[in-house]
Amino acid sequence: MTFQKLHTPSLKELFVKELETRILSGRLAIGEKLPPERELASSMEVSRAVINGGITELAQKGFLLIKPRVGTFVADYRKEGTLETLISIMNYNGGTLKNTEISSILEVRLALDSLALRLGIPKMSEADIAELSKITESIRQAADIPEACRQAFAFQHQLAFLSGNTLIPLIFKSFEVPVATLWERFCQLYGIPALYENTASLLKYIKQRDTNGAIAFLESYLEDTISGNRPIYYENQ
Amino acid sequence: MTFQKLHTPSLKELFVKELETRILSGRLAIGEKLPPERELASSMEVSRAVINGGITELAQKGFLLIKPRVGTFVADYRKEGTLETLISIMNYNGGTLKNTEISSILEVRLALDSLALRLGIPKMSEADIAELSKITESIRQAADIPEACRQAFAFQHQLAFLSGNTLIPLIFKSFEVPVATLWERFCQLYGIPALYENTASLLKYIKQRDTNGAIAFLESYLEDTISGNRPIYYENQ
DNA sequence: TGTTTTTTCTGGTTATACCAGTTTTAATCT
DNA sequence: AGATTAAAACTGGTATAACCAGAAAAAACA
Repeated sequence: MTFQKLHTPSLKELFVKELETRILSGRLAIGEKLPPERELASSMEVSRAVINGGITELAQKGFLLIKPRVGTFVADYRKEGTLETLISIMNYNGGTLKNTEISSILEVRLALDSLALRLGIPKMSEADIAELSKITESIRQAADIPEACRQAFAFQHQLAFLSGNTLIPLIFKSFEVPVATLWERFCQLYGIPALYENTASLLKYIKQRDTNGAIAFLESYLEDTISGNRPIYYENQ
Repeated sequence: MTFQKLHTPSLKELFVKELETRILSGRLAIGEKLPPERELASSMEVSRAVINGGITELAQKGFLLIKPRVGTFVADYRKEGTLETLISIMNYNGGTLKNTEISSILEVRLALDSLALRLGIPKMSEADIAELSKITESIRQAADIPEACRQAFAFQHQLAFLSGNTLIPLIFKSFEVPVATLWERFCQLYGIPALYENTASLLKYIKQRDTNGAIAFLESYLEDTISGNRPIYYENQ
């Protein structure tokens, strides 16, 4: 069991979390006007700078709408929300994802990974493939689950990068946190070797420049994961 | 011709833009350490609050990495970047997109819209379709190009929402700005009626519950747009 | 030379004050 | 009394100065 460094939250982080909780739980209704910064600062006993910074951050995340010299209002995060919002929602639920969200992530991942494979496989150089092999090996040698998940993400990110499509890596990066959570769950259920095996299988298809095979493999593998079945590829070891 | 309200940039916005420009142009190299906040504040003749707020915002965008009590460093936005970063890059290029980015957006849009159609068409209610029809009509009646693009985005967003996949609408929302830019370009080239015709055609397939037809239409339509050909559907009016 | 202590530097936070639009209230005029 | 106008209150944006505590570098010490 590994432990990561304890992180003392800053006042701003505490404030942001407090407001996120209130908004996501509905205690702060959508459209409602927040108390003025000065009032929040005095009642929560922090400086106005903390409140101002926190409100700015929450506005960026799509939770608040700042109207200068008028007031700050709770935004409709269901309509204005971005991927940042998803991460906040996840944190609100104690770092867990609901089944609908798990399915959603896997569906999107399948669609985008397929696209990355279709675009990338024909144009990959031997050096590119060697890089992917190196990352795959890192998964096998990972000391703990978080490290293995980091490497699995690196593989996916590199694959997205090699597609030549400039958007796919950005999208994956945008929801790195939820995806990493999924992989941690996967590893806790099936172990790191299963994660390695799946990645290695995919790499095999890539090496053979077998685009359709790679996509078909990804489909069956992810669909098994969606439906909750144990991936069969683990037994092939 | 419509004019929108002039917006006086705040000092923080000016600072953020200045640093984004320096980073994207390469004048601030990746990994480089920024001067301390106090120094930046005095040399740029603004308060430390402006610098602190701007740096926080840039860190959220993936341009900077703040190490408390150590310093602030230029992050590798090509690896750490999110969709927020893309918007900044676009603004840096004067609101335009390079051809590679246009292709990237259309490819991703095709992949995700196809997924949304495949998931959504079987489960849509008549009320859902009526809502889509209403938005389509709004495109036709739009007074100017920005309004038409807003409605086109609303159509896509609603379609993503109706898929039942909770992630797709968030992704689209995340890169609303670049996509809107693309549509503006489309409308300037082919006019609002072409945008309406395309949307109406897609809606027709949806009404007929013809998933494969809808996807096939989307493919040909977007691929024509990728390759730069004039969409043929305009002539079908 | 290697360790310990001290100093310096850094972002985080506090406190107070002023600015300039916005909104509300009060005063003024018809 | 009702409409118009002027003053006041309110709000987020910004400026300034100061202190805190952790990290890094320098100095002192063994």
